[in-house]
Amino acid sequence: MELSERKKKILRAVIENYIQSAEPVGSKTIVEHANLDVSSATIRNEMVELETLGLLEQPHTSAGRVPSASGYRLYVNELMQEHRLSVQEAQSINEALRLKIREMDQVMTEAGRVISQMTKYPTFSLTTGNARMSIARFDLLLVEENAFIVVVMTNTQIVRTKLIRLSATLSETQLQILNTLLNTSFTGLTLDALIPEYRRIAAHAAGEAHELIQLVVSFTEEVLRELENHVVHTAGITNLLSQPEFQNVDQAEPLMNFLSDLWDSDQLPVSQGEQMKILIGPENVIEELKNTSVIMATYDIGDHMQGVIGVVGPTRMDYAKLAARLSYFAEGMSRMFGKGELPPAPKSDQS
Amino acid sequence: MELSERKKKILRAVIENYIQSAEPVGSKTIVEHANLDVSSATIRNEMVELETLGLLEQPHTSAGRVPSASGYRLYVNELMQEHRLSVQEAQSINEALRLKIREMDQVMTEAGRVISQMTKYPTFSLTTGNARMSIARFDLLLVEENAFIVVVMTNTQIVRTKLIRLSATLSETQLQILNTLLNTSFTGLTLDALIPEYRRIAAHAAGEAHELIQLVVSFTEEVLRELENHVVHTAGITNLLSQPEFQNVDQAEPLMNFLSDLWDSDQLPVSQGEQMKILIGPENVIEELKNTSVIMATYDIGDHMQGVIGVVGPTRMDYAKLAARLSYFAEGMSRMFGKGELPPAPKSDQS
DNA sequence: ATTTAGCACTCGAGAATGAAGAGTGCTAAC
DNA sequence: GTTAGCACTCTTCATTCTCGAGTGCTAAAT
Repeated sequence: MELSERKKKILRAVIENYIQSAEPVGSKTIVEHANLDVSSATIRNEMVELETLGLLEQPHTSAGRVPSASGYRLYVNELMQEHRLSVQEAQSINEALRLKIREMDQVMTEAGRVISQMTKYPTFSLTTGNARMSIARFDLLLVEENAFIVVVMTNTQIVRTKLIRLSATLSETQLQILNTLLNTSFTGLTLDALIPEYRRIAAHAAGEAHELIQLVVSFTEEVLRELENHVVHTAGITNLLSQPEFQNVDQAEPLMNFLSDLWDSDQLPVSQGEQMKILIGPENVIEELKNTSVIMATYDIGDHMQGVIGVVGPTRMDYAKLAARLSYFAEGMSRMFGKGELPPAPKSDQS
Repeated sequence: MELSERKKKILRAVIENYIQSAEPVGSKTIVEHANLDVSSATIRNEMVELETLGLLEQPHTSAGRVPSASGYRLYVNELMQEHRLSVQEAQSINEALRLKIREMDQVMTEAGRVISQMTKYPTFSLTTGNARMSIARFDLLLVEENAFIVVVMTNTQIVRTKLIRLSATLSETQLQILNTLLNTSFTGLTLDALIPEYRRIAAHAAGEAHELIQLVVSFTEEVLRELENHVVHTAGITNLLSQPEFQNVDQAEPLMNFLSDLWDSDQLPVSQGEQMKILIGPENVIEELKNTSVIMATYDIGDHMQGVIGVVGPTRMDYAKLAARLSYFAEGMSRMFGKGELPPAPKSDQS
């Protein structure tokens, strides 16, 4: 059943008022706010119907109305007007995209901070879908006769290093041989392929080399695993406390703990394919999020990876504004790191 | 003036009770708890005197007594009994010290997490006094004809990398020359000396090399600056919410925000030289911490650096237990990373 | 000179009460 | 279909009251 134009207008007015005030909205407020030329009594009649449709709720008889989860859902799907970013907002996001870019990882972390600061909600960010991440190259650097640095670079040009110390000593030549071996045997391999290949090689290797290879490979495995595990970054968790719905510590604590302990995307209902996903209240599967809404934007990084950035807040969120900010950021990211030539060219401007 | 033995016993009983219960302690409770063979009336008389001495306080007439800041101070200085760690606690800390050790940085971060989890208080950790940190070596690795990786290692064996992209192309030979130049000219330099030396070199360099050197040097500067800036890590901030004194959001919020935004040790009264420092309530200079206590332990890292780890909580904290945990950790760190041969040998066990 | 029992007193926490006000639902008239 | 009017409901806030814990003081006991 399609809602009448007036009902829609009323629903929208209720939601937009409630987003601002965080307090139940009464019929009188609607009359003033939405420019409908009817009396409050008429609004009341309409509101009763909206309530029976499950779009509005009454906290108790004789309080104003509050949007229900499906009310928000309808608003998000149909009623929401696109929000235009202010110049300032766009600039902040641009800064985050440009500044401090050493690795993609950092852009994401930085972006989380900026967006969280802008919105006053906690943000999370992660990469996903990079099951096909592989090793592009190894470099081994001799530091002392019994210590060397491994530099591992992935096909997505993320670089990780580790200092490895040995009980035995090591010559430059030995290290070079090892280096060549690693680069010929292990480059291009994904996490799945890494260990079998290691086993194959190990069978042939002499005792000493064996140990060395093992050390490097296990570090490599660790790196790939870390990157594949979609490490989740969060920012601005304490912002929750400034929201009226979390003035009560009992409400805020479980959610804040949940967010602090986020580390794996398995804990988040990350969307596959959709560019923008909004989960309202009980639509969330995760217990801790059932009283909150989650808005997240997905963007491409190269051909096989995706990034996700999202915010968590009370169901009473300014969906329009948040969606605009997130998608602006996501578009920027897609432009910079998007499909095609992978990786992008993070201009190494000196900061 | 020296306190009578009995007064000391009473003071300690009040404090230890209050640490546990978070509620004002009455004379009757003391009679039961401390085994003094006197009546509650006597205790009351004594408590009046302790109050005039400023060691106890009364929230209001006819409530129990609460320790004052100087009461805690006296307790910490004289009355506190050394706390022995449980085997389990010692093990957790040992794990943190052993596990996941790639760089010292990570040990600290990990330690913060563990201790915060153990104590249910927020922790912070940072390094300090490393003004003499210098560059030990550079390595440049050609990735493509217009991109290379800089690997910078400090004298404390912290490694940082950056991928640098160029508009111009670059040959392996060119890179090697640059590499040699960097290593001969810039190794051993501290932050102060870096830029002057760069200026000196730059004057002589040809146009193209000039730009390259500049890119690497500015990255190096960034690294040194980051490390010298004593970046502060925090963990477990949300733990505050489980403490009764922070059940009220108004109390918790400013402190949590302060802790989240910690990034520079200038904001913390880091002790120089002292191994263990306890700041009780108003002893803190920082406004946000005036209602809290800070306990921190310092340990040596090599010859010129120190690490600090601390916890923040209500003045009602189990100082004995916390101090024990922190100093146990600090001792472990000193043993691993302490003075003398720098850096230590983080055994690169495969995890 | 200390210690103790006894008792009146103080003060906060929490329950009970009541008035004010916001907002509704219903009815009857437009 | 819309509106004015009005009784009704329910929360909020302030006020009041009671209860009990814990004190401080005094006078007696050691």
